[in-house]
Amino acid sequence: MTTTLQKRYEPAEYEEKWYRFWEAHELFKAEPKSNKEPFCIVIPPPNITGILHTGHLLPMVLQDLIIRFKKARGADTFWLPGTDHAGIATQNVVERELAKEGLTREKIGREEFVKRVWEWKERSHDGITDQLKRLGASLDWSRERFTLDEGLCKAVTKAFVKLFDDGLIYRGFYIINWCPRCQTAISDLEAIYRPTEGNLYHIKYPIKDTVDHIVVATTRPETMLGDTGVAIHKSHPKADYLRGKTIILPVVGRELPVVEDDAVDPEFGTGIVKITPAHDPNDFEIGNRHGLPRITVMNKDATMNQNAGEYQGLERMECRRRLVKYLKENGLLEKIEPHSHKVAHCQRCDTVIEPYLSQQWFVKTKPLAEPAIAAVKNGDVKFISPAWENLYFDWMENIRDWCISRQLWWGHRIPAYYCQGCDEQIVSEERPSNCPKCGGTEIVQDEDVLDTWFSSALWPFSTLGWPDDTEDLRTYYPTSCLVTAFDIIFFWVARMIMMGLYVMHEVPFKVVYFNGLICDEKGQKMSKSKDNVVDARNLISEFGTDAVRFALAIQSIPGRQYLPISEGRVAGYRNFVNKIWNAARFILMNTPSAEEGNGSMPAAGVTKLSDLATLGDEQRPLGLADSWMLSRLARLVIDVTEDLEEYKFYEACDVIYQFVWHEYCDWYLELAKLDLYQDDDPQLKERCTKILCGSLDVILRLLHPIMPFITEELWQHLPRSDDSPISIALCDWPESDKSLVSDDAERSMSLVMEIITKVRTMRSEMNVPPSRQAPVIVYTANASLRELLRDGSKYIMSLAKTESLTVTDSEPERKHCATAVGADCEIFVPLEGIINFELERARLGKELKKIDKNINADERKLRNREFISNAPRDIIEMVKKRHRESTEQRAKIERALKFVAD
RNA sequence: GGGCGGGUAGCUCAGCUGGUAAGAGCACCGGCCUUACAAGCCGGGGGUCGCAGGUUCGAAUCCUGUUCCGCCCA
Repeated sequence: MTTTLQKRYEPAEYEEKWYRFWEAHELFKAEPKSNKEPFCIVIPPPNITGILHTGHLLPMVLQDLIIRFKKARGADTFWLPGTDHAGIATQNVVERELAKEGLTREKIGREEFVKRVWEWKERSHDGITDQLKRLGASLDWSRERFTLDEGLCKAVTKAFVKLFDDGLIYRGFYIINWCPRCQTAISDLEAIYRPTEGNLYHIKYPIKDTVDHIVVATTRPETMLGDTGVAIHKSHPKADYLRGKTIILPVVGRELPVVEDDAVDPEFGTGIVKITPAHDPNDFEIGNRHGLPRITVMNKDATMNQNAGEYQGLERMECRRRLVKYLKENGLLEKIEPHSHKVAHCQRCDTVIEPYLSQQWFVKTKPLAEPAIAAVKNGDVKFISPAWENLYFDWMENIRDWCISRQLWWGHRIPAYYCQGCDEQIVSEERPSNCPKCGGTEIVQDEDVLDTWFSSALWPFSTLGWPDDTEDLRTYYPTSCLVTAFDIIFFWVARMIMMGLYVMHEVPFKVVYFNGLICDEKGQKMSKSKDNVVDARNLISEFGTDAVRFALAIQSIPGRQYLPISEGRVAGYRNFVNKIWNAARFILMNTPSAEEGNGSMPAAGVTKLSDLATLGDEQRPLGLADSWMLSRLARLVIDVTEDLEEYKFYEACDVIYQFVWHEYCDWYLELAKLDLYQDDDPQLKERCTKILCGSLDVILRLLHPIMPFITEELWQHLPRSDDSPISIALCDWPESDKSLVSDDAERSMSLVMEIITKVRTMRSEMNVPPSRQAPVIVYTANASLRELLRDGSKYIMSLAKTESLTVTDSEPERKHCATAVGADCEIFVPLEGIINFELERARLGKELKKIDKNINADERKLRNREFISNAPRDIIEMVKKRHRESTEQRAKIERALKFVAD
């Protein structure tokens, strides 16, 4: 006995040590030159805005689990790390930092500002890296990328120019979503529609040369200053009357033509709408159809501009108030109705979005979407769960052009140049020295940067070296799998598929696993405003990485949208981790050390399950407990392997948890003590030790992808040979074989277990103190059962705490006995002086009631002629057999009851 | 307004291609410091599977309706 581990597993003492060890030995390095099958995952690059919270951790844990599993299965695994510059988000964060110093980005200028963001990026990046390492992430750090590093900038430029040359990128004046706070355009996806209580203002517009007027309804009265027309549906009762008339725009006095357009909803408001082409996307379209002028009345910061006349300089809401006051005072306001509607807000800063006419760059998405839809339809990209496919198809089939220019300073500068001499626009990878049209040399680059998601869309190949033809790109593209949250299916997943197909002519990944979002224990999404963010670092510090990883993995069910995480839950799995620790502690305490000569012990990492099964021979076959455990373990390996291959993380974790705790620890280790704690038979003892070591090795290897740290620490204590790898992370996945599964051993063991449990229950319910041994008599007419119980008697006596076990086929004296009825047997515990007849009657009565219910249900079935004629034969046989057995058991219970009747 | 997902034990969730007496974790109740583990051990209680119909010999599982909750899109 040499290895004595501490009584408790203290994660902090081992985690850092082992990560450093893995790094030092470069265990996570991709080997494109190996002949192994490549398996590559690119990380969803964390934003360098800050640190990772628990929500970010989930996909990381699952990726690491997959990578470690695939590596053990023999693949050349490559998990590619990296971070995302996150344009608008990071710019906001750094601007807030500047504000603390009383600065703005305008004050310090673009160059200085970008320098500041890079500084921020370095700090944030280091924090994120630390977190991933604490998580145990088996990333190949030698291949780390950043969306703004040189290679990726080249990729972005190249892709942009290619798209432009193919006519898939264009620049033009359109209504876009404008955030007045961020002072940039944002895409449709970044505009979040939220129910808002507003008003519907009914405003009177005079009809020229009449005393009459029309009434238009609007939720944004301030935009009326930019009205250039009035529209009506041709079916509207007033359509004929208004045709050809001219409307006078109040306040401004502008003359507005009346146009007829099918897009006008005759049911909404008054059925007559004002048209403001520069401030509303629908009006923009209608304006285009009827050639109405576009008048912008706001500045970029949502204050009114010179076109707003006397309202110039006012903020839009203030303008609204003043304007409404004016209209009211001049009898131009018919009424104000409360009106709840959806108003777009900026995803980043929550400011109300202003539909704004401006010149922007767009990607023409339809041609890109078509092959991307096909790729999912035909299975080139597989979604897990497939439930997400509908969402993807819905969006892709109705996709709209993508506004990709951002009026920000942090990001990829758009590779478009303008000749100051002739206004020529040049899109090219290199900055042109002369204007190709006029030869002028005064050329300026577009000030804007690209939407962050543009570079993200290229991530699966830009990180591998594209546009260069690299070994990594050739080896690992298409990547094997992507793990990400379902909420960025449009932002990211769909765009990667589009760009992958467009640029590489191949899908970017073959499988997308959509993980759920982490929420708090009450099911609320984590958010800073709700103050329910569970900080991953605290969780890990308190419970250890392995427990956190297990808690996340066991809640991962494909298709599930939210995963509640709570400290209590993680604490539960911390206990499981500790249980494993102690099981190993027990085994190691009973294993000879290297000095004591443990060379004959199974070698860590290379022992096969089948080697353990063959430790039994003719003279000395394996004990029932050993055969049972090996059978269960063989089955476990098969199940876990299958589950992980199919991304069924919950099932894999659950089945391991059940086996390790409730079979291996609760039963097998207790049973093994019988062989271990005896000194009469050293060979038996040694064999037991071998089985314990070997089975522990297999279990640790199964657990390693989920719990890398504790498994490494424990595994390193196991006896090893020269063939043993230096780390459990390099071990092959345990081999199983259906032939190792023994239904016989499992059936026999479950009979023994049933009897043990029944005796324990009787003792407990009869209040027999655990310290008190009691004799047990098993009465059965079944000869093979008697034989089995004689073999298994040591198990029963030990685990059920009996002083003697009598197995008999003649009915024993049952006076003063507590009775239990098992399958094909009766179990008696003589309790003279202890037995409480009332308790016993109640106990048996309860059993009787339960069994009666079952018998009745079966009898109903068996009496039903249609059941007999329609149900499959095996089902009928099963019910018949069950009914027969239940009836026999019932008789035995009744008989037992007679003996305790007063 | 359109679409999707879901209501199963006190809580969080499995099970859902119909059939082997409804499962797990946590929580709960009773008893134990039994030398791997009190972050533990042993035993126990707890669900008319949202509601109403239907199909079927048989429904948590399939169909229809209904209600509640969540999400996505407009």
